[in-house]
Amino acid sequence: MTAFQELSFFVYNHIKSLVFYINIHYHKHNYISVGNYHGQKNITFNDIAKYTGFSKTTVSRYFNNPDSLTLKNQQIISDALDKLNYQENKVARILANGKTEFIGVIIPNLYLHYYSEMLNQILKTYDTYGYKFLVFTGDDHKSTERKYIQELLSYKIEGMVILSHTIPSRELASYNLPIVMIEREDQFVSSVNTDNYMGAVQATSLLAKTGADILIHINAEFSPQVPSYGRIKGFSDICEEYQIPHELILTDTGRSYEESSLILKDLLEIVDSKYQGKTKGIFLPNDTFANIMLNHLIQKYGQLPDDYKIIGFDDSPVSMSSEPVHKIIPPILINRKTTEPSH
Amino acid sequence: MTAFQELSFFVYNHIKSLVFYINIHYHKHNYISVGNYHGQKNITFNDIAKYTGFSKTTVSRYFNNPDSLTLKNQQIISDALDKLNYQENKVARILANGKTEFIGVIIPNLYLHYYSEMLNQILKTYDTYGYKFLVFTGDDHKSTERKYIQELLSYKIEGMVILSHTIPSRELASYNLPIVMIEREDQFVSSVNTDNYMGAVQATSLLAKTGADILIHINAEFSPQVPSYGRIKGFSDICEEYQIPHELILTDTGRSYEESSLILKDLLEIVDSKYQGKTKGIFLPNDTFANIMLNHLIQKYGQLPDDYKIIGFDDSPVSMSSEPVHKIIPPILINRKTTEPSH
DNA sequence: TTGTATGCGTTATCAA
DNA sequence: TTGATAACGCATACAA
Repeated sequence: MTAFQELSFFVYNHIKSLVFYINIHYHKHNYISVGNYHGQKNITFNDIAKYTGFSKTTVSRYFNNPDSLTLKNQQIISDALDKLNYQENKVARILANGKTEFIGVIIPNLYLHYYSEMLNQILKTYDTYGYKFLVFTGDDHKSTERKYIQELLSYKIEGMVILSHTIPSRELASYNLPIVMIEREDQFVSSVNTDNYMGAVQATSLLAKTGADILIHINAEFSPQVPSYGRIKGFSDICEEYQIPHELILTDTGRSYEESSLILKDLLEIVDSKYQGKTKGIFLPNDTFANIMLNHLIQKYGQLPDDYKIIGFDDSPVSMSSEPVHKIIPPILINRKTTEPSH
Repeated sequence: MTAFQELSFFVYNHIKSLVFYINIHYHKHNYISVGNYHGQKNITFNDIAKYTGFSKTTVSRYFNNPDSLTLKNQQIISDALDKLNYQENKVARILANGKTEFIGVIIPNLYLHYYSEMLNQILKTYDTYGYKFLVFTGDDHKSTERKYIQELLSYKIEGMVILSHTIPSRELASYNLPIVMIEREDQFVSSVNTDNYMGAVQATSLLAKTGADILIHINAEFSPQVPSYGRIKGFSDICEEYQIPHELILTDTGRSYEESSLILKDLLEIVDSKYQGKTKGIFLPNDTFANIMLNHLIQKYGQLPDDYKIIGFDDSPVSMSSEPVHKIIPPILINRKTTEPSH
């Protein structure tokens, strides 16, 4: 076990004890009221109302429509809130007005830099729009991801962002919630994608220009509906059009950094011995993988050998900026479904 | 703008339109009731009760204490739930029983692989413990992170996991919530850390053994209370003990991959010209940075030059596995505060 | 500008 | 084993 795995392990376990702690000290002692942690009475609008002599309604208005109060009364309530140390309770507010401000996110993993950066972008929108995100990392199993969705629905989310593959868009659309898919099969929902085909065409052309004798594209298998399929097709089309010797390696690419790294290492060995003496141009499906492949090459040869040309995709920041690893800048495609949920 | 930034931009914007969509079609048409999206009436326990002839209480019991119902009646209710397509509402449940099953997370960023992997570990605990995580990426400003915490508290979270630096542990402890800090100042709360000092000792010793003429440690400035300070101290102590020429570069290390990359590039130039002809051993504060530095070196020299020895830290999977970048395996330290919130 | 009464959907209490 | 009723904390329609 590496130190990192060990630390992860302890983090996992510490959250486990956090959870036990919560269960024992928070729930079991009959501190029932929401937020009423170890007996500190929750201050509610009722308390503020009693304290100030106003009604609950007026206190509520202080928050939702302050202009309807006189400045003086606003001050009185404001002071009371401070004095009694009022803590707002959005759970009660949700139940009353229906606005959870929750958006659900299902993302396959966080080890591919592409995904963690996307999640970063998603979370960042909070500062502008105030929506909170309930995030689940998918595990590629339909049944568990359906469970995640049920859980999300039970929290009355107002929309979903899906970066996971497993659930077909038709099913997602049936939930009648606003949905955005990112780089996924998107027949029945809105989506934002890069133009995978054009990107692959660029990548393949670039590799060809480096004078590689054989072009290789490594990727997972995708159905033609998935945008990522465009990468495979773009590669094949260009190779065939210009009659470039090529090989398509479609295989399981792993579910963790370690797995992917091992798989790519094996593939490198195969390619290395199969195409000895030839200049090999390898088109990896993302920049994390390009980076891994580069690491393997450096580890094996002490430096990047001349007979290898590597190219990634996403252009995510983690990608190598060294010459042999080119940047691909595919166009962005927006697909906004106008079919709003039926009434 | 790179393609990746462009895609990020569009993701950001699409979420923006998702939000507008929600606002227009969900809220403005007076679909007030929680989950009552475009007029589909929400099925509640009341409906199930009426349909089956039982009371709400019995329906509730079907979920929380099914054994108290006869098998036959369980079946009747189960059928009714199916038939009416009941959707559970955890918001109402929270208000009634106080258990949100929410844990708040504040994490500085997701571009350092260290953080995204930690978040991954945190999210993974859902399958075992069922806690949902409300995640905020910190921005290094006390005031905004305090706002995040207020928001979290208003959702009645049951605990917090903090990976951010800004808020002192004394303040966090004052919220009287179960809290876990990861690699942060932890005087008043529980935490899990690696032994930064021992790790730095290992790293420095390894670098020294490679025969480097000058050892360099690049890091941000930390106060001695922060665990990360141990890395700086460990480096200095070893260098001084064995009288190894060394330089400590403490500087702002950036808030994004691009920023960090530029900063490290500049530092490389400085080091490169300052120590020409000498073998330079560089100890970077994490593996992402080690990776970046390696990229810069390869970009500059076409390969990794012999007079550079690079070492990272965390041992996160993204680290280079090539020889010059060694792995550091620091011990893990657990700090479990037994001071439970006072009654 | 403020108050009264009711509802949101569930769980808890007490009684039957 | 089941039911009636009162919370939970806030928002809103309507009245004043």
